[in-house]
Amino acid sequence: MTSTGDSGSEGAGGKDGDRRAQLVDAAVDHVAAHGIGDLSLRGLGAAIGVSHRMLIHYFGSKEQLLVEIVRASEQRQRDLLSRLRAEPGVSPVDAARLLWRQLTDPQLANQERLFFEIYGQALRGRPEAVPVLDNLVSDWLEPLVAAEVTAGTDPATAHNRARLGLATVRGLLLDLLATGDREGVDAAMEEFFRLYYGPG
Amino acid sequence: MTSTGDSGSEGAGGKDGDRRAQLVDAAVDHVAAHGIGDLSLRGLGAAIGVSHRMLIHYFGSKEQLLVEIVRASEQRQRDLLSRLRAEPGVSPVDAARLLWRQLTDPQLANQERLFFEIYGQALRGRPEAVPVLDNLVSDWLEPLVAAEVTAGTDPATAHNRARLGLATVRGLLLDLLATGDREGVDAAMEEFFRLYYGPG
DNA sequence: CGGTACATGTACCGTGTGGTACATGCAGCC
DNA sequence: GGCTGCATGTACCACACGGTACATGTACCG
Repeated sequence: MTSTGDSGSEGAGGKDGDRRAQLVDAAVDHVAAHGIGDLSLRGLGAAIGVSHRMLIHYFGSKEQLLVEIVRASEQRQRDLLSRLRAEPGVSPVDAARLLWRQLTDPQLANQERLFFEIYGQALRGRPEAVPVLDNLVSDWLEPLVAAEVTAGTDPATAHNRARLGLATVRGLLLDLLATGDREGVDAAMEEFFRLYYGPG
Repeated sequence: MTSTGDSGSEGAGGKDGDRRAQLVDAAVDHVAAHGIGDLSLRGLGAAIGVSHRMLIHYFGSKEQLLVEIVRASEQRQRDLLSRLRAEPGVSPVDAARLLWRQLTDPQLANQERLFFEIYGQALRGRPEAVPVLDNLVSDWLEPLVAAEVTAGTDPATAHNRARLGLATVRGLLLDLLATGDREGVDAAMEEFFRLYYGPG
């Protein structure tokens, strides 16, 4: 902080804001593939073609970089959600099936793994991950409750049902990632649909 | 490996097997409180009153120590499960409620957090955690399926129902740990019971 | 051309790590 | 007593890490 002054973090939109965003994007890719646990500035820098000095330059510290990585990867999840909401004219069951199929797309596996890794580290108290805990449930609950209500459920039970559905999806996702048993997990999910939406 | 020879790992039951077990037990306690992520031999040693040299002495390497810690903490989970199965003469719903209440006992929160942290790191590929993935689902599925079958469900759907129940519990546990909203999560669980066992 | 500001690289530093070498204590046994 | 074997501690090593100091480019502006 004495002589050079290193621009550091500067909101968004500066001429090097692009570079920052680009670096963070590459970092999220790398982290989705290799995890957040043993991340080092040197390793990351080498992987995305930049010296570790540059990462410090643009992000100030490893922690701040991690914060942005976590935030960005969260944003990707949210993008997925909003993409799913824009699907009108299908029955709730089919919408849910569609959602489930998208979530279990093998191409997303790395992203899901990262999600649960960050979740775990946040639960353990890793500072740069902790803030996500606030939104981890509520962000998803909100649209799910809305969907339930528009489907005719009364608001009180709609909340419970939404919360239950979210938990079940996450639990079965954990199962799928651990066992890889797509068929078995899908069958369990179908059972849930039967209980949830009634047979048929 | 050249001169001293350091007894290292020796199955079980040697006269220092006790010391090993005692160290691993203390280590699990420490890890349940502080997590597995930033564990260092020095920090752990200081916490449980032993020099980091001793940990190497008894376990050979940090990785092997971690393996035993993970295994032991898994064993604790399994102990909980078997304690729960020895509860005859109660209806399935009430047994499930009992199980749920025990799992959500705040005293167990640290252990649960550790569970999900290890789960997350195993998904990410941390070598000493990966082996748990095999049993993470099947170990619980087996008794749950048995319970379903003795309750009269046909084996095929019993498997699906058990898998679904396990996932739901884990998903709601994740929710609870993240939000701390005991009331809301309990309500969602009650909703699940209603769907699962029928109203009543 | 000169100069100012920024992007990037290289070299370095202090620290904490896992692991090793070696010394010391302490028990049992001849 | 003296020896042998194990438990424990102290001191050390090499290494990788995050972070810093400083130099070098490189573009734009006068």
